[in-house]
This record gives sequence, C-alpha cells and structure tokens, in this order.
Amino acid sequence: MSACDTCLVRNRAICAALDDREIAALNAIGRRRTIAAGEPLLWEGEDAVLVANVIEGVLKLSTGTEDGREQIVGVVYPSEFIGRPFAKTNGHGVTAMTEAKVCVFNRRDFDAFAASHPALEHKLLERTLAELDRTRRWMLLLGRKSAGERVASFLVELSERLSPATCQTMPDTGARRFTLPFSRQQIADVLGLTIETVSRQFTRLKAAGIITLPSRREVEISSPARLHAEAG
Amino acid sequence: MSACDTCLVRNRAICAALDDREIAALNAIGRRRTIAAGEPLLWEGEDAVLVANVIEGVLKLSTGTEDGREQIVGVVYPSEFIGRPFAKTNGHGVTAMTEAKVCVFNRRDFDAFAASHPALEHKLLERTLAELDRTRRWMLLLGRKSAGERVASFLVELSERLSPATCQTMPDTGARRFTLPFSRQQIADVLGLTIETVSRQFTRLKAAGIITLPSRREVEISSPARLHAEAG
DNA sequence: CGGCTCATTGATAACTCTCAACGCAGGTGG
DNA sequence: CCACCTGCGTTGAGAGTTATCAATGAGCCG
Repeated sequence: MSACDTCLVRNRAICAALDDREIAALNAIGRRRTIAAGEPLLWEGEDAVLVANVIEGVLKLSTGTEDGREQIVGVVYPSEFIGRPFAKTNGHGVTAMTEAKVCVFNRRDFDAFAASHPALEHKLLERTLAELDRTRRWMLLLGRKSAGERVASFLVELSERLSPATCQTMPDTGARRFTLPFSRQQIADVLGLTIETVSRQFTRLKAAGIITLPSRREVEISSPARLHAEAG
Repeated sequence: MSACDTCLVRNRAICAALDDREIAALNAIGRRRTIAAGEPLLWEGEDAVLVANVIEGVLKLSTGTEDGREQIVGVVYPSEFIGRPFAKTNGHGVTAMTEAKVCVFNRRDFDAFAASHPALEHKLLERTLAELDRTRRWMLLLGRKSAGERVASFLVELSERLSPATCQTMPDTGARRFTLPFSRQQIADVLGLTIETVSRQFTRLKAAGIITLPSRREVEISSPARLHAEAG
C-alpha cells in the first residue's frame, strides 16, 4: 500500500489525473517530507532540484531585491503544486509558513514522468493557467490599490481560500472566522506595504466594526459585505 | 500551401511543436486577423471565445477596478500566445498597442486540438510557466520598487524583449535604441504610476545622461550599466 | 495656421514610510 | 509563582514620495 492511498489530497492534487498504476509509478519517485514553520524548501535563483505537491500547511513564494526588500509573490495551500518543472533555476524562494507536509520529487525525474503522462501535464497546465490569472489579479492590487483596499482584499481572498480547509463557513451570512497563517510582516510583504501600515489598517477595520481581532493571529469578519466594499 | 508555411513565427510559436501534418490540421481551424492599434481583441470578464498566436505587433493585457483605475498585467510580443484555454471567461482584456497580426482560433476548437496533441500542450505549459515567472518578478517591481527603479526596470526589460525583433543591438557596449510601443499613459499603467511621475522620471534619467529621447516614442540608452544600476 | 492630442513642468496635498516609543503575550529562570 | 526578558504588534510624530490639480508646451493633421 503506497503513501498515496492515504493521501489527504489524492483527489485534489494533480495526481487526480492518474490511475492506480500510474500513481504507483509516481509514488516510486516521490517521498514525503515534513517542513517546520519558517523553514525554507527552495531558494531563489538556485538550481531547480525539486518539485512538490503540498499535502498540508501553507507556504510562501518570495523574491527580494539585493538591498533586502522582500515581496511575497504567491501563497500555496494544500493540493497545490510548487517548484519549477522544465527549468534550470527557481525564480523565487519557497518557505513554509506553518508546519507543512509535502510530497517531493527530484525535478528531473518529475520532468521525465510528466513528459510521458500527458494527462498529468494537462492538469498542471490548467493549474498554471489559473495561477497566472490569480497572480495577474494580484498585480492590480499592487499597482493600483490603496493600503485600505489591499488589506481588505487580502482578508477577502484569505477567507475564501482558507474555508475549504477550516470549514467554519457560515454560507453568505454572518461571521467567518479564521487563523492567519501570516505574521504582520508577512502580510506586509504580500501586500507591498510596511508592517505599521498593515497594523493601522487592521485597527481601522476593527474600529469601523467590520472585523474583530480575538487574538493576534485570529480574524473574524463581522461584516463580509462591508469588507468586500472596502476591497475596492 | 497553408498560411503557416510563410508564417513569420512558425518556428518560435507553440506551433513549432507540430509536424507538417499537424500544422495543416491546426491551420484548418485557425484564421489570420489584423488588429488596428488601439483595437481590443478580448474583454475582461467576457466569455473566452478565442485564443491566438501573435505574429506581428505588441498587445497589452489589462484589468481595472470598477472606478476606472487600470493596470496592465502583461505585454505580449510576436510568437507569444494569448487567450485563456480551458476556461469559461477571460481574466483580463487584450488590446493591440501597435497594429498587430494574429492567428486566431475558436477556443473550444483549440482546446480539443490541444487535448489530442500532447506536444503542443507541453510547449504551452513551458510558456505558461515562464510567463508566470516573469509576472512574479514584475510583482516585486509593483510592490517594492520606487518610481525611479520602476521606470529604469521597464526600459531594461523593454530593450531586452524588443531586441530580437528590431536587432539594433550592439552586444554589451554602447547604445541600444528602440521605439516605445507604449504611450506615457500606458507606461504608467504597466508600472502602477501616474503619467506625470513617469514623465518626471524620464526627464530625470535624461538629465543624468543615462538615456536620450530623440522623440516621444524613441529611447536611446546611453549608459546601459547605469540604467541597470538605477533598476535596483 | 489653428485645433487637437499627448507630454512636460510646477505647486500643493495626500498617502505611506520611517523612526521611535510603548504595550502585550509567552517563555524562562530565579 | 512571580519577575524579567524577548519578540511581535500597536501607536504616534514627522519626513519623503507620489498623486492630484492646473497650466504650459510640442508635435501632428486638417
């Protein structure tokens, strides 16, 4: 019995494109790995030695300038794919934000496997296209939105992408509540702001009665409609 | 003899993955189309009815907020692919910035063709992954760079991506010179700035002797090294 | 030669960043 | 068990950068 049989994301990850025989073959070249919160998995600019599926946890993709400014360019949730197939180097670093479980593959092995399994490549293509769409929408936020709109947009997106996992969702009405997988600094790095500005916007939204902050890492959306309006 | 035989981008577009027989089949479902400068080809949020290869010209991909702010999220050059296969709607609009020639396909026809030609999908996957990398690098610019750094980065990227076409390239040394496919407003929309700020940065770079501006639409880079340094 | 669009320049305002102090929570050790 | 220390977050004051508003200037076409 392979690790895949009990895999939490077996039917949501790109592996869903494969039948039992193929899964066994893929399983043979992959291995499970646990990453501690804060631990990096891939470094920007380094050789692209591995790719992976995320089973559990949240990871960030980030780039930076030489003088130390950082920008988070993507956030990856369970069932999603990380790494750069078919290329020599990584365009960005990958770091776990929470403790994470991933299913890693040597990149060359994966490339070869993918090349001979069109259904897998098709799935990967669909995901990459969807990720590109999402990334481009994020550019509108970075290029054109104010700090208030950015923080509101961030909370809206987070509540949507976290809900399948935490499932504390009251459809439509009422208060969604969730735990932030981000520190304030990381939120700032996602939004292209400073930590102080993020903090002030949180305070503002709290004062306006749109959200409550039970603790540093928890957010409850009191008025999803108004939050959505704030997002621009 | 099909239109593809004389196609300028036959060997650079995703079509390069196909043999003569396959090209003929693809040619049967596509048609050439010329787009005037400024004319839109796809609208944001509309049904994704078509996809295309760019043969000649430059096009922009853009999104906007409800209140009219615009952000250009990508720029497409000859041999590149536009449109959103495998999805119901377009995530962004596509508009020609110069007169452009494209080879368009009904999206459903293309989807079906792609699904039965793994080599084509592979090429498309590689391009999409590369485009995602490029887009993410652009996020660093939008989130963390100053106006001066943004304009310099823009000129650097433009000189690189335009050179295969215009080929006025003196390798390493000396002055690259090219024609901007963008108005000042469009440059502002790419960089997440206002037209006035872009103009002031052009003036500053000119005053510093890093570039010269022979006319509104032309740029000559006097000092590539210094420009690169300005890009941050 | 107007009349148009697009770009530049200037003055001012708004926003976000920077720098600095303070507060809160969790962990450690006495 | 409490005091202290440390890391993260909040709050405040002021500076800097970019946006906004307004006017001027340059190229283009009728």
